[in-house]
Amino acid sequence: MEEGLVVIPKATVSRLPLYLQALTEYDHLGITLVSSEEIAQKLGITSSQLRKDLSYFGGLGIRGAGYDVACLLGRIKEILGMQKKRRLAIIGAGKLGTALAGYRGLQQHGLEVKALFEIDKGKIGTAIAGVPVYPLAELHAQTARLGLEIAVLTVPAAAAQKVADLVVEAGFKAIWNFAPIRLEVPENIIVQYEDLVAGVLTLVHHLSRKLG
Amino acid sequence: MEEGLVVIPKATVSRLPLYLQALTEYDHLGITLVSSEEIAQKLGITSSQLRKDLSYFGGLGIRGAGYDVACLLGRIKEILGMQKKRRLAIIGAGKLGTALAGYRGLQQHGLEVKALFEIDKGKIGTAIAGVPVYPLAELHAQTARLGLEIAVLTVPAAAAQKVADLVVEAGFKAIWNFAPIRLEVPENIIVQYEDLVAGVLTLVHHLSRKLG
DNA sequence: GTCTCCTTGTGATTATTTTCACAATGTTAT
DNA sequence: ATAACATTGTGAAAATAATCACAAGGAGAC
Ligand SMILES: NC(=O)c1ccc[n+]([C@@H]2O[C@H](COP(=O)([O-])OP(=O)(O)OC[C@H]3O[C@@H](n4cnc5c(N)ncnc54)[C@H](O)[C@@H]3O)[C@@H](O)[C@H]2O)c1
Ligand SMILES: NC(=O)c1ccc[n+]([C@@H]2O[C@H](COP(=O)([O-])OP(=O)(O)OC[C@H]3O[C@@H](n4cnc5c(N)ncnc54)[C@H](O)[C@@H]3O)[C@@H](O)[C@H]2O)c1
Repeated sequence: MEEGLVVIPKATVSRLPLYLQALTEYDHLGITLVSSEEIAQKLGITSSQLRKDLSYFGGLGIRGAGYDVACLLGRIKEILGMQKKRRLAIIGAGKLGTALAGYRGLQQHGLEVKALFEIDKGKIGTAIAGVPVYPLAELHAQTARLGLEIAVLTVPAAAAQKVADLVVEAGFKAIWNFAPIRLEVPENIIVQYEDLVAGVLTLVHHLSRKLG
Repeated sequence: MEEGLVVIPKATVSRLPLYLQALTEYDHLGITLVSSEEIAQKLGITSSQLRKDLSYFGGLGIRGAGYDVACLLGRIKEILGMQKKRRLAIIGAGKLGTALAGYRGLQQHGLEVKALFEIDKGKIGTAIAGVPVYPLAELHAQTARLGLEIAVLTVPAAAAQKVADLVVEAGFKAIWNFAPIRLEVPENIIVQYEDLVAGVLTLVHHLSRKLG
């Protein structure tokens, strides 16, 4: 069960944030031991799926008892790469960018919003939720100075590709993209698409299946 | 190939919003015919996957030529249930709720934000992006009056379950939940979880795999 | 310490999804 | 009309994921 040799299924990785969520809640409630059945019930999955997923990371549980919440929480954070803090910049201080800048959930997961970038002169020089707003022209300079790694794209779709090009050039390693458009970037840049419309359309699809 | 008899794979349905995105872009550019290869390239998937997906809905393409953009767009909208307009309410007029209330992407997909609900007296009675803010106590009455179907939950996690209970009681049919918590609701209520933290943690995971 | 009970960890099985490869069938040029 | 060509639609094969069922092992009672 040497990790590194074992290939961890993509489907398993995609569920880790879910497990993190449930375990964080147990932790806050002061619960120190939970069974796979309990977690599974809370999350609406099967307990065998949870156990199988966790088994890829070695024997984390205690047979006959369950899983130690603190221990499992730590291990999942480690696997997700959350030990190291990451610095983000938000490009586009509009409605969504502003909301994200003030979102405490990011900070709580080791993600520090260090800068906002804008082209609107009215916003440049101000601070939003304590985060300074820089002109887009300073992207390159500030990226190096602040050690920025992840760019959050909350600019209009029409500007997104051009901004993505600038972001890549500035030295960012990853993009979290909220604009409803696919980006063309070099292979070595990680892109995570956050398509809120896709989410609600999935819901609409289920709704119309049921009700017409 | 009678639809209704054929079971459409979940994985296929989950990709339809993606196809919608690409086709909408082609449509705006005035392109009327595209090959599976072109679409696939833009989206970073294989052309055979696209063709297989579309094949579940019958012969939509033109052999030797490609797919008619307008025709395919219409069919996908139909399958996703977008012909019928849906009325939404946003519960929690905070940072995220405000951003969503003013998001034009919803309107563009037939989703009408008709109301915001709040407990903060300072916000009640005002309008945000043209949407009136009602007291949470009026949830039941306004749901019936306005014909609300989908509740968007943008309240703090601690309040989310209680609000979900109220939303169910008020007669909503579906919940689009942004609070980082799993909800307990009756079987017949559709819940779509929008976990932004999960998205960015997936990105962080990839990042730390690559860079450590 | 032994016995009973409980829950994990996992090989085997089944289901789902993706990829492959090519026949079918349309377009376009002449 | 016919030939040359392009692209779809789809069975079959391969890969991936989920579920099952139970042996293994640890906890707790006495
Ligand atoms: N508002 C939402 O709730 C929401 C939800 C999902 C997705 N989105 C997407 O997020 C993006 C932003 O949406 P929004 O509602 O916040 O729009 P917005 O108009 O409120 O904000 C966009 C901001 O980007 C700035 N901007 C424009 N071009 C720029 C550039 N080249 N460089 C830097 N800044 C630039 C504008 O000045 C503006 O402040 C859009 O692509 C939208 O589709 C928004
Ligand atoms: N801000 C973001 O970018 C962001 C991103 C992802 C997820 N979220 C989640 O969305 C939710 C809202 O986040 P936010 O940043 O907008 O918080 P916020 O504090 O800005 O807004 C919450 C709003 O809900 C209202 N509220 C509280 N209890 C209520 C109740 N019982 N009924 C109706 N309204 C009530 C508050 O008065 C406030 O206006 C949280 O669960 C958060 O985790 C936020």
